Amino acid sequence: MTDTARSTTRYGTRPTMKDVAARAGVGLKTVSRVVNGEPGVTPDTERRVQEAITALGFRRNDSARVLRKGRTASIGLVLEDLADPFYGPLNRAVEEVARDHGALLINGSSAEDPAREQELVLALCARRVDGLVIIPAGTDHRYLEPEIAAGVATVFVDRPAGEIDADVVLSDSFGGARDAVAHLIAHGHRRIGFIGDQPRIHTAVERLRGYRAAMDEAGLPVDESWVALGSTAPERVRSAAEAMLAGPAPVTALFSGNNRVTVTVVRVLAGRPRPVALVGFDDFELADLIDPGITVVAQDAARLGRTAASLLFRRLDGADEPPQQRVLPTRLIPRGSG
Amino acid sequence: MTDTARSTTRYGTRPTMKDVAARAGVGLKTVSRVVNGEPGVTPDTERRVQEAITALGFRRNDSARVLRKGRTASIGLVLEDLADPFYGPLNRAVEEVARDHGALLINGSSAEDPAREQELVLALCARRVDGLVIIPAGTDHRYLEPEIAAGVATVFVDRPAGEIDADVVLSDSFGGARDAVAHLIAHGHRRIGFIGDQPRIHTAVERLRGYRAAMDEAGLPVDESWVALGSTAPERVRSAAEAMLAGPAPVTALFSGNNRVTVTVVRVLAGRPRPVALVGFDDFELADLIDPGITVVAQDAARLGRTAASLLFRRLDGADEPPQQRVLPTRLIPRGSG
DNA sequence: GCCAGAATTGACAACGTTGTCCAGACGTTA
DNA sequence: TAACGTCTGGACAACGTTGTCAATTCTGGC
Repeated sequence: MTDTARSTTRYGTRPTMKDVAARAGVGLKTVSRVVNGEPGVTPDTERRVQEAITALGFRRNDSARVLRKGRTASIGLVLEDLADPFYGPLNRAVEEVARDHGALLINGSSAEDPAREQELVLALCARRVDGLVIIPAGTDHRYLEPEIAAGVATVFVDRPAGEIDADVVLSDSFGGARDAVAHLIAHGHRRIGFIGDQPRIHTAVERLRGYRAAMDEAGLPVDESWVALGSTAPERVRSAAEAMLAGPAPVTALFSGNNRVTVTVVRVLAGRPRPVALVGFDDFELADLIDPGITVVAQDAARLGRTAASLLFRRLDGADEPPQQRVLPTRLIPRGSG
Repeated sequence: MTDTARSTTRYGTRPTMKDVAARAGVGLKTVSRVVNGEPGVTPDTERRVQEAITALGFRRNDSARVLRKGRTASIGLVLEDLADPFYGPLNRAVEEVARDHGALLINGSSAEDPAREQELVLALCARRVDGLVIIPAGTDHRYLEPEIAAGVATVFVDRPAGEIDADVVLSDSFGGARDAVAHLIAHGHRRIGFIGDQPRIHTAVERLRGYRAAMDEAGLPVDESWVALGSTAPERVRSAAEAMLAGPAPVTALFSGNNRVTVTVVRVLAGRPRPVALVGFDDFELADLIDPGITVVAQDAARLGRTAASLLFRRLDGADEPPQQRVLPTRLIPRGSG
């Protein structure tokens, strides 16, 4: 009744190749050959081994295999938040490419915290992933130097690596932002606000730069109260938007720096009588069904992921080129809100 | 120039504990002790070892560690589609619980294909994950029996396991669907259509059952042309919806069986002059901003994930209870479209 | 019936780590 | 000074697999 044997025996020991070999009455290596589909095994022997395998429920231990072979056939993906819909298609695209190459995907969220990013990345390296796709949270990635030197293929996505030379795949944040703001200007707006992410995030800075460039090209002044970079927490975005929309000379249009900001801004604007134009960076589901449809600058997140993962596997397949920087175009989708 | 040495030397060999030991002038086991923070090392020795570690860029090889220790400190999550926004919060919740337990998360999509699910699950087992969280695509999971017997903790989420006895965490699909349809009936609807997922998917069947129960309880007949189970591909959903809305006695309300269906239905209805009531299973972002706001039956996806992962780690910590089935409540959120 | 050569099979070491166990060094006490 | 205990450090085996290489069996041709 109260004996603890049951809980200690919960874990049956798994059969090994040795067990299979013993049961099938063959040598260890023969089992290995069968398991790996190597040639040089008689059909009869193979059948005996297969029977033993199913009888015992044997499953090869990949940890041991990895130890022996050096490659793990797995790659790591570190992004900011697994729950952010923007990263869903990217995540999936990376997974698909990995799958095509017979690799598994290990992933985790950095929560935009550089320390956590590093912790996660190094944990992945300790697992000896073959490669890494990283959406960086931090700005200094020198901690990766020994890993890269040891052969861990590494590709950064969405934001460049800090302080090291590595492959990067980006969206054209600057160009996209400039297009967005130019679009608003073309529709007659002169006082345009920008609400973006924290200034330590590269894309936020680039989008701000695009905003300023468009204003500048149109000869429009930028009142510094029209620019708000900071957390994308709803409360902050809400108060920033409300501040820009208050006062004697409020902005008549807003450019929001990413999907999270856009969603909050849409909510703020929904409660207002007077129409305010809006263009958002990042497309999102149902943007066309809100009234008016939300005009956006769309990035192709799936393509970002696909490009990054392909680059990664090119490296793993031995490509020996200097680090590349790929910039993917964005696309302005006018829907009415601009 | 054309020598291939460069590409073959791309992968520097990684330093091992032996290398560190040699450099620090200590024994192998002492390095192991330092790396694992075990007691019994003089501060001076520890310092020498640490120096050697940083100098060489040593990182413990977890594959070897796993081989020796038996546990991998990683769990697998198999879901249907990494890009589906419904699974984002679930994915993240599982990751957070894993992180709290010092485990990494390996995940992959089954694409609703039982064969692919099995392939993925067995690959994870070969990696010797400590546990599995599975959103099942298939209906027969007997292939997992040897794994579970060998101690791989396994929890099914969102849908029950097939043909085996295992932990399951579900949302109350039946109750939620019944509430949704009852809500429509309370608003005066008599002809209500249901568009759901494929009938081999458990939740689809349960939601249909809830639909029928609500109609039945209200004494309303169900015309079989009002029920459409099948793929959630937009074209099929669109034609199903249009069929129900055509003819002499069209439905006046629709109940959509999951978020993908809802989104497509919303698009169909947006093109129609006459208002059609709609309640959707699953909440989604911005459902409140569409006009009219979409009434939904919300599941708490994050809680599903948290519950499942907690159950998993309880098992890994030795809990020796019979398999459990947990059913989480759903919540009707009226927003106007109903 | 015998031999060369090919095909099949198995013994053994190695991958990098951790657990076990023992050897020295050092300090304390009688 | 001897006896004893404590603390630190290291030698060695083992985890389960795969690569190497040698041993064994089989085949066909004479």
